[in-house]
Amino acid sequence: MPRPRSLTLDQIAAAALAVLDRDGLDGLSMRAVGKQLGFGTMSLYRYITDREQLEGLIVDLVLRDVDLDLPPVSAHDRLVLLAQRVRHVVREHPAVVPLLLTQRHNSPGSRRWGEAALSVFAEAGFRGERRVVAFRAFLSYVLGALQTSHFSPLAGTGTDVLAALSEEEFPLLGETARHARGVTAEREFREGLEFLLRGFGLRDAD
Amino acid sequence: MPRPRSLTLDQIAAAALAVLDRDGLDGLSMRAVGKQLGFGTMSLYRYITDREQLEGLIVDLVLRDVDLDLPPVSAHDRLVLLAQRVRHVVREHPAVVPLLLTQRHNSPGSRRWGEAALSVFAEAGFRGERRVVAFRAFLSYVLGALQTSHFSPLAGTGTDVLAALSEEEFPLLGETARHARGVTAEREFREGLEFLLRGFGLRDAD
DNA sequence: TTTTTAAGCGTGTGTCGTACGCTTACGAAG
DNA sequence: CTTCGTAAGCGTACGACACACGCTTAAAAA
Repeated sequence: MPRPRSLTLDQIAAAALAVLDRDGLDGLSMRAVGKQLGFGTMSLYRYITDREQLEGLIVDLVLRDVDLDLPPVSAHDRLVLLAQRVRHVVREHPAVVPLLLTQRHNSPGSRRWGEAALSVFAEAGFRGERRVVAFRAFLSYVLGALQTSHFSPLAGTGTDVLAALSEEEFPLLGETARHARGVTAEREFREGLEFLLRGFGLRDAD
Repeated sequence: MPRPRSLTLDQIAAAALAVLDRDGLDGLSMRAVGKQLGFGTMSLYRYITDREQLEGLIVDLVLRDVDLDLPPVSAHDRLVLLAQRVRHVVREHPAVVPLLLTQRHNSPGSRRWGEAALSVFAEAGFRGERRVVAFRAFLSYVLGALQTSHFSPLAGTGTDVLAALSEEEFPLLGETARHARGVTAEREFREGLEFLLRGFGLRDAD
């Protein structure tokens, strides 16, 4: 009977993501999101309780369109797919990286991804506490790698600085940084993941 | 000839860390650090250029007292030691966890730790781009695991929420969360790391 | 047409980082 | 012992921020 709502949570999340993509995390403010929607700042609070929830909506919007359908390939390959799909989705919205860790737990999309990963682990014979540890290690690697390559990419100025470091105090850091120039973010993520999966006892075969 | 300085960067970093330990990241402000030192807020700017640098000093103060002396044990065991020592140092100051990723690159202590880790990889036969990838994977796991267990510890309310999730939509998440209660943070970190190190081809032997 | 409900938002509060420029402590020079 | 130059310490102010509060008004129900 009262005036109908003019916004949905999805529209708000989409507007916030647009701001985030355009102006980065520093540019993300309630004011900016309101303006992006053509509304006043405080109108948002009719829909969400606080900024925290807004960040959760953003993360969910991004994670939600990770495809969870997996082809009938080996467990190894399915985990690679799940990890890479997250990476690809996040790469379209680099500024969400810092939000992933803090908002992961209040995103249904994140939970669905977790369930999908766990089903691969389960099918590969991981049970009980061993499954807990393996899943969390997988999660830690994926999130850690995204953060690491976001905050200090191999192809960034940081690498140049390291490459020029004092040969005496940091010989290996310098040498390794010079080798780093030949490694793409894609290869770094993929081959690092490969190390972990091999540790799980999963090779290219099932 | 002019008035002598009354503070050192170390004192400022120590004060900031004290504030961080006491009041958390939300409580860390230039005003609070000034007060902690018995100085006005703006006095800090005679010593540091901005808050960013202050955060770097905190991270360095914490990372600086990671012991880098390694006993003559296997490469596997030395990497475990390096990872665990970071974990132990950070556990004394949990609120620095979010700063580790952003400030890692402007901390000499972090670089020294990196050099130490690289020397283990080098000695274990990792060369060129393979060393780059292995080191970055190690780094990603360590940082990712610290962040993960800080923002959603296995023994936290998040786990309880997951354990109670709908049996239909998230059966594995629920079951796994229930198993998670038996796993300490220490075991999670250690055994997750073990998976990665096994992937490197490093077992308990050299 | 009137009533009722809540949508939208203007204003204000207390926080933040930090720019600016004043006051003052203090070592050196006369 | 006085004076002076320099920079330390800091008071104030500015423009952001998230958000509390309560007014105005759109629009569905009667």
